[in-house]
Amino acid sequence: MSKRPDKSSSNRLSSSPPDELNHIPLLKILSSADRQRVLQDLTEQHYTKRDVIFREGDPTEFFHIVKEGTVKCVKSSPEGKECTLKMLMPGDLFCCDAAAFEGARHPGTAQPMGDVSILRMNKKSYFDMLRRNPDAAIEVIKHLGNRLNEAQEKAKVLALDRADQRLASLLVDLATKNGVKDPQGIKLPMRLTRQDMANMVGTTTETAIRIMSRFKRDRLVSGTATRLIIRDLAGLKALASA
Amino acid sequence: MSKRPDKSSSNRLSSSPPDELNHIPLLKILSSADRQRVLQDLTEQHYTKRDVIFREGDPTEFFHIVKEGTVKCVKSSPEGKECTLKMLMPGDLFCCDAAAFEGARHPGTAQPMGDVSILRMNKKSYFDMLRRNPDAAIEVIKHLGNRLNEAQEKAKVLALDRADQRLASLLVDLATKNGVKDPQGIKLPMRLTRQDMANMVGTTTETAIRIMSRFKRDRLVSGTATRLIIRDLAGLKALASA
DNA sequence: AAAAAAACATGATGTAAATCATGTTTTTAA
DNA sequence: TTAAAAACATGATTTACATCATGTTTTTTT
Repeated sequence: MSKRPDKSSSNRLSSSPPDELNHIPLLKILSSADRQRVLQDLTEQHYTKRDVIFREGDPTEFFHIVKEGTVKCVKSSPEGKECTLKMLMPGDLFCCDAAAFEGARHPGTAQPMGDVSILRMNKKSYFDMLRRNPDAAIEVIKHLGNRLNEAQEKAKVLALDRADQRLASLLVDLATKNGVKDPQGIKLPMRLTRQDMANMVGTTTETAIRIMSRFKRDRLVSGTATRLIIRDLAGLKALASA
Repeated sequence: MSKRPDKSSSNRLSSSPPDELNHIPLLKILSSADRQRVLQDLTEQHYTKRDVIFREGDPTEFFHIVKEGTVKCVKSSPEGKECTLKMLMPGDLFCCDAAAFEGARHPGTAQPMGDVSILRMNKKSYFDMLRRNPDAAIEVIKHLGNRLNEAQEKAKVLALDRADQRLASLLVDLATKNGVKDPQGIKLPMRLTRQDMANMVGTTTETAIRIMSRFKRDRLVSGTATRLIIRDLAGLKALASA
């Protein structure tokens, strides 16, 4: 399924396998009756690398859940520099808050890293669900709390650490949260260029390349964008907080 | 009242003027019956500059609201460097999320900038309140969403901007959100040293001093820690995004 | 399979900001 | 009110990193 990600196609979810949706913590905690109701309001969208899900400054209309693939949250400066704030993975919620404000606008752009499926729901249905279901609201609070901690940890790293430490932190983070086991070490599950990494740690592509070359020489990592492998997680951790 | 901030004193709130608490958005939306109930569970704490409210790594026990004064959220690195993530002002909630996790620990230290009063409530009472009151939960979601946006905006600024731009952004932010009118311009309502500023924008004290001297020369600001005045907000805004 | 476009690589040079250093002024505490 | 401690100030030196530049390899597209 989902083998047709042409140009942002959308599907009704009403009678899709509920199995797939059990990976999503927020949906798991609903009563099965309420889950049925929620499924009525959710639609599935497909996007490719070239699409944008929404752009910085757009009015907020929907609450979103990543079903499949990776989505990056990006902000850009007037001079055209970009900064990637967060990689969203399956199960992650987004715009669970911005939607809370009347006339709110998206603070950043959401862009797929490849082919992705997104579940979404309009504001009204979303808030109705939260009001019916206090445990769902608390689940969202939990999720937002996590995101806030991550964002603050990221700010700390940006404020205090050198570029190589920031990059090491990033790799440790991605490996820990999203890495999959591999004979050679830990494989990162998304295509990630040096440029992507640079945008995530606030440095230039050239610097990211130089640092990654050093990491490669020191057997901390191997491979490039298409197949990036963490070979020495402990080594990277040591570097990150040294 | 609250003229006795010796060593973290605490008071019952049960029969205190409910007027004072109407500044706090979260409490305002409760039904008056439920507000009474919540007041039973809230206690007021007093702290001074020298105290810490809680320390990074401490287990989370309470949900907090700033009633009076300013509280800073700080993280520190193994080498002793410090980074101030956020200034909390009256009405701000904190630990509205960390408390959500069993065995959670505080991701940062909370420290008063002077004499402060804090309202607090234990985890259980807090979550009971949220479960009884979906609108309160949504208010917390709103608040967390705001905090997340701020944190991400801060990360962006740290990642992309020069030190003088970061400092200008900080001053614009503080002036806009917390500044009070003054014959000379906009006065910042808390004592704020060059060192404090440096910790907030990820630079050194010396650099913050040099930049502030330049801002002073250019008539963008005047005064020092005890009485810091923004004289040309537009000028600072221009610098922040230049 | 060939052409085009990204991604990766590495050197040379410039610069923002850290670090070290020393002195003055202001604030806080005894 | 005087001593001690922060806070503010400014110069000299070093350094991490950006910028510019040019070339190779890999990936994507036609």
